[in-house]
Amino acid sequence: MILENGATHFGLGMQVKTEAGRQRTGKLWSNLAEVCDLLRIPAYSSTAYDPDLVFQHVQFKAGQRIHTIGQPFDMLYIVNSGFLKTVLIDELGNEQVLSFPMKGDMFGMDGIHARKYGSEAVALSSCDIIMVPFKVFTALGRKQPELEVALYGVMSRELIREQTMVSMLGSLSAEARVARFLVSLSERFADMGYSGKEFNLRMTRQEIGSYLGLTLETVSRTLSAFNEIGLISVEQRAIGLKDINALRTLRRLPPSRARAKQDAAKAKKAESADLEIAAV
Amino acid sequence: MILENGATHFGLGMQVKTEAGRQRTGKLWSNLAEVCDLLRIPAYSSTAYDPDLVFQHVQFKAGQRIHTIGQPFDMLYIVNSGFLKTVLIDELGNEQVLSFPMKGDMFGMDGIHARKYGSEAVALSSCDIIMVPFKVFTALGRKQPELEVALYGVMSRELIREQTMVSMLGSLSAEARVARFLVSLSERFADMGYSGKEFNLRMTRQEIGSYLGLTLETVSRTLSAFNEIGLISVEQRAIGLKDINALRTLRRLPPSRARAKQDAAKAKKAESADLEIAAV
DNA sequence: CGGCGTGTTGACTACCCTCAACTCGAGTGG
DNA sequence: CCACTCGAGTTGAGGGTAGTCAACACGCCG
Repeated sequence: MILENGATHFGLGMQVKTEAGRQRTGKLWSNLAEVCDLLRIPAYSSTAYDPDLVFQHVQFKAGQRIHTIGQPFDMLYIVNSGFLKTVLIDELGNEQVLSFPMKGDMFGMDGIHARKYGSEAVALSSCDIIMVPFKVFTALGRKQPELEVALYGVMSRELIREQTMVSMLGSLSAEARVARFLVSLSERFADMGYSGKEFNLRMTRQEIGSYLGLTLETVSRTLSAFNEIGLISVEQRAIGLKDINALRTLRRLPPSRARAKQDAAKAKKAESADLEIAAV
Repeated sequence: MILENGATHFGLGMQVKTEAGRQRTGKLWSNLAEVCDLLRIPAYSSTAYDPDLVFQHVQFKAGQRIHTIGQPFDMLYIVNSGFLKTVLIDELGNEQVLSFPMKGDMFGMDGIHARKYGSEAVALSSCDIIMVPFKVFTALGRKQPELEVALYGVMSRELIREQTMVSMLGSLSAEARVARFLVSLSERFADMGYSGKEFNLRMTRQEIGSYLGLTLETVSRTLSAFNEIGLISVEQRAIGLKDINALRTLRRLPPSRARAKQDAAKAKKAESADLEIAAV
């Protein structure tokens, strides 16, 4: 065990107090091989590793905060199961959703630079989170070079994910954003061994909207439109993908019922115009 | 020198061939202390370091590419002087500007994960770039733990920067985005020892627009509006900030000349409405 | 039961995009 | 020297996308 305060991390069922002030019961430990597997680090040489090096799990219930903005940084977190969101709070108290971590994702990395977390992580469901003290994290990389590269790779993957988000927010229509969001969720569920075609959203329309730079109404309307066209089925949070390829390449909603509405509106405007002309 | 192919990195004025296919002349080398200073790594213990460990500089002229998307990853880059942009190219060939690296910034980190660069870096002016082979980078961290933390910190800083961008793109008005962009440029120029009040933009309206998720026309109009209100002065690429605090906190443009136009439009609409009613 | 959070849908509006014309300056070549 | 092109930038007119405001339905829980 590399932890300085290793003693406090042993013992089944002990109480763990987090900075968020809640008490939870720790239940499981993972070894290095399990953690690497979880992080999708492929070439992990199964050479002898320290059997005493174990990583603590902590359970969170929906609504609980894993860390908050400004809290001193010392841990990185890896999702073993469950769903979360990470959010930024702006000067007016508005939430901006940054990501929806799920199984295999690491979060908390934005705290490294300033030694304070730059965002807040909240459980959207019951979660099992592996906590990795940053010092252990770096010590690992020092001992096993190929692991170090993999750890940089995890951060790099996160950078790419955010670049993709920036690109989406900067250039895609609301429909395309929602479509890609569904596809991306589908792929992540499929990776986790669940169905990529039928799944339940774990987040509200509000949270999806914040994540995609849209209002909750626009998200709701877009899902309804996809439903009418037959691209998906929606019923509250239950989603069924009917045509993933169409969603994958969608840029603008094809003319449809919505089009009819617009035409009607145009007709009305034309009518008004006629009336104006008539009046003059 | 830690490089395997170290020999090719010695000799003043030798020719260096980059993957982009251009030939340039290397001129300078930096030691570790200089590089750390450039990266704003504060607590660099000046304990004995390898005097043979030097980092190669390469010069680029405006328009030249430092790396392209998909190119095999092996180097990280640090800007010693000059201005660049990094861009993503989408499936239709459209550019999405991701960042404007300048003195002290590192780029290329998005290549670590897939061992291929995920974006393209282009010089906007003459540039002096320090090239750090990724292997040297990781080897450094292994030898000097406090340096390793700093290196993770550099990546963490980049993560935070992109989170901030996502938040901006998701929630701010066009005016607020442009205002914050100017403030952020101002602060970076001030950090570099230049004037934070008067500076020249190194990028086109198009590039600013892409970066901010706006069209070039909106950027141009917004700058003109700021100019009319007296927040800034603009003449082509020359910018003068007159009221930085107003720019920093701006959320929506205050009523002005533009407001007058809107009122006029409203009046016209009301007039039309009257006509419609009269007609009916 | 009533309150609350979530989600849907409608009507209206405003912000920003699109398309277009024009200016300006740099570079080129007759 | 001037005409020409080309890219960058400015400005205007008009329209569409998505935001705002509002009403309503539904499920959950005290």
